[in-house]
Amino acid sequence: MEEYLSQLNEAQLEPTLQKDGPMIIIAGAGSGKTRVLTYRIAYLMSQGVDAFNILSLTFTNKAAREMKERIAKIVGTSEAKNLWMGTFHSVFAKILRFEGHHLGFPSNFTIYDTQDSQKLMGSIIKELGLDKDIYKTKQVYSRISSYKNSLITVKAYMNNPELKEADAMTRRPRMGEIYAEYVDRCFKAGAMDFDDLLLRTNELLTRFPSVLAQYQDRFRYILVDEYQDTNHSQYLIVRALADRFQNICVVGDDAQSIYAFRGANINNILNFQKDYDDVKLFRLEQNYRSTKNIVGAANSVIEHNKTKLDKVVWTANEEGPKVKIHRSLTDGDEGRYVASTIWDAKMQNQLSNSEFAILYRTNAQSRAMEDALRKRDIPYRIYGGLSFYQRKEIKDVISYLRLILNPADEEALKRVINYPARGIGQTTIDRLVVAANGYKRTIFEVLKNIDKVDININSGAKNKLKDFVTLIESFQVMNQTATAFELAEHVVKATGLLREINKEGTPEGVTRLENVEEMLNGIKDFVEGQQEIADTTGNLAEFLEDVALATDLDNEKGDEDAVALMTIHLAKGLEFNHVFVVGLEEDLFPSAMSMNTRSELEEERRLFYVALTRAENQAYLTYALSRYRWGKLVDSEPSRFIEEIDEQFVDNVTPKLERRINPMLSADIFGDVEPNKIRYKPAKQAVLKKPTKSIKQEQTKFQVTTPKNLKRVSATDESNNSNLFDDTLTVGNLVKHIRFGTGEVLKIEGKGADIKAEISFQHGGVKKLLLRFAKLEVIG
DNA sequence: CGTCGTAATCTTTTT
DNA sequence: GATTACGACG
Repeated sequence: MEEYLSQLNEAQLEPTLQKDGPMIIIAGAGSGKTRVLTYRIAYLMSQGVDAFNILSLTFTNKAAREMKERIAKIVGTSEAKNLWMGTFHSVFAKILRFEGHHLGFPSNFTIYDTQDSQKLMGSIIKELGLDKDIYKTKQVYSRISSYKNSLITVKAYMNNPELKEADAMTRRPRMGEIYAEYVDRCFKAGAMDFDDLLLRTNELLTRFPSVLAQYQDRFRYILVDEYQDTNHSQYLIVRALADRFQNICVVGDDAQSIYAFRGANINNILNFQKDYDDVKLFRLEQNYRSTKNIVGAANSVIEHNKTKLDKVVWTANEEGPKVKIHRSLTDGDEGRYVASTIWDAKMQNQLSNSEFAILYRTNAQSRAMEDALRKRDIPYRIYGGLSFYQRKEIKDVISYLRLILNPADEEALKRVINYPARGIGQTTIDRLVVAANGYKRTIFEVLKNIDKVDININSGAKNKLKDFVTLIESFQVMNQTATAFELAEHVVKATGLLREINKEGTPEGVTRLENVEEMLNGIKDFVEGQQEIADTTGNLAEFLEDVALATDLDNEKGDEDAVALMTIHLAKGLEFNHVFVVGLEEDLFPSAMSMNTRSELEEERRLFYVALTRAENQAYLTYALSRYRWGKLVDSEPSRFIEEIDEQFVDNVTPKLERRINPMLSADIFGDVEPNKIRYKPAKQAVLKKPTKSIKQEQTKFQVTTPKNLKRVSATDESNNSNLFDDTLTVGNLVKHIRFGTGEVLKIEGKGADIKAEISFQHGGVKKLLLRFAKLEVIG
């Protein structure tokens, strides 16, 4: 152990050796936080802590795997095996397999991915007879997802007039019905979506104190990486579990918080010291990754953010080359510049392909890069985007496997009941859904009793349905004895799925056939891999869980030497010798969707900070003057982030271009205006640009619920500017409300996030409004 | 009931 | 530019 600890500097050693009590490590980019986490776990074990009692939550499963391997090298494989390590989602999915029965879920519950959830919501919207142009499935999905991440259950929603009003204001008054039906259908299908894995864990720990006690007792040491990106649901789980022993160590960097869009709450890290007594604070500020020029450039950009902790990231590394900025005419030219630069740099510096990364804001940008790299014969690999398991032919196979394991799985059933075509049409399926809802049974149960139920289906179709049931049941029998691989191999043949794909005879068909083959090989590898580990059996259930929660990063083929292409979000935690950040243009990066509030813009800036700090030696920033978007060539102008970098760190490869003067896009529209005007300024800007943007459905923040057995924490929501607003609204103010018109403020009560105002409106009488939800304009 | 062609909508970011 | 939704036709 000593030998390993000698690899740490003093700042890293201190938190590593801090064994007990709550602690927070504020770790700047490239400061070696993974190393600290790894050695800290090894150290705990060397001090006699049982691996069984350590829970370590990481941001990707890949990170967990790598840490585990490194720990195994220090303490031995058999010891490290008992560590609980993984993402929130995968760790709590495992726990829910054991404990889900308390909540009425089978242990083999299905995990719905985004596609499944959205399809289900789509059909619910249709069943309820709602206008799909108003109730857009994607928006409904993200709305419900945010409720769940804020722990707003259906019941809580129904009891919350503010929320209902917010939805009514966006012309979706029946959101609650959709939400209720969705939850109900998931439950009946024995399915949990991604958010449920956290929400249901919270439900489990709150409703069943004995279960909570069991896991509190088990996880005596808890470590959470990337704490700045935890959402409220995750926050509560950690708090509940750590409550007994308070041996909680969180690591993070507020400057790298980039997941607010999926509910991450930066206040979790900002307020950590208030949550526990005697919190030890450690800072890791020395960057070991990047050159002085890169660190300097990144620091000068992040300076523009107002919401941040005090932290000075510095480096003792060499100066290095300056950050290169390059302008091109089109996105195609941009790609060619990147490809030729990689080519040259490889030759000059003897670098391998895998030392290069191309990072972009949106997945769609990968195409131009791919084309250019392919022309130069530079091997590359795209991460993210449509992952392997999302492809149609793969999802089809998986759906069969899911259905075998959990016949209640409605989405899987609907997907495969007529693929390959068996003459079971849409009308038949619709009638089945109606019947299943009527009988309060699953579709599969209705199918099994198709002769007994009251349903308008002709006998020909009924026979086809019976055949389908027989087919699935034969698979279920086989699953009793066969391995997952044998079963999957049989399924693709027996269902005619292989034949169906073979029939196409197109090049795409060949690719899809190869994909299915690769999938089968994957199952084989998995089964063999699992069989080596004694306490797992390599069965179908484990494989499906792995698939549902695997990210593209997890399927790393270690042996290939290729340039990495990915979104900046996916690049978090990674590092590369040379990094290209492409598409640095207004409306793309920062994204056009993120310029309505300062907090959104600041998140974009943090994203840019993350991108820059991925580079060890050389960073390139590129932009194009026009680019294909939605199939059309669109003019663009350089991103404000380029200007924000201090000149001394920059080398303009192409002559610098002045940004066109556009007051609407000027860098500090959120700057030093009077506080009470802040919330309107962006809205007006949006109205002028595109009227549709003024309706900001996604912006409404939720009242956050805290279980009574936990300490109440400050829920002040910086991102909503409510604190600015609260100070300015006083009794006697005249205000304007979007629905109630003008009114006079009678009373102000409450604190922080719960601050309320009693207002007498000309139309609508006296109302009590939560200020963070009510969109009020002060007019006098 | 199934298939093929056209129309509409789409783009943030992910577990 | 690509995927999906829907309508006409076999």
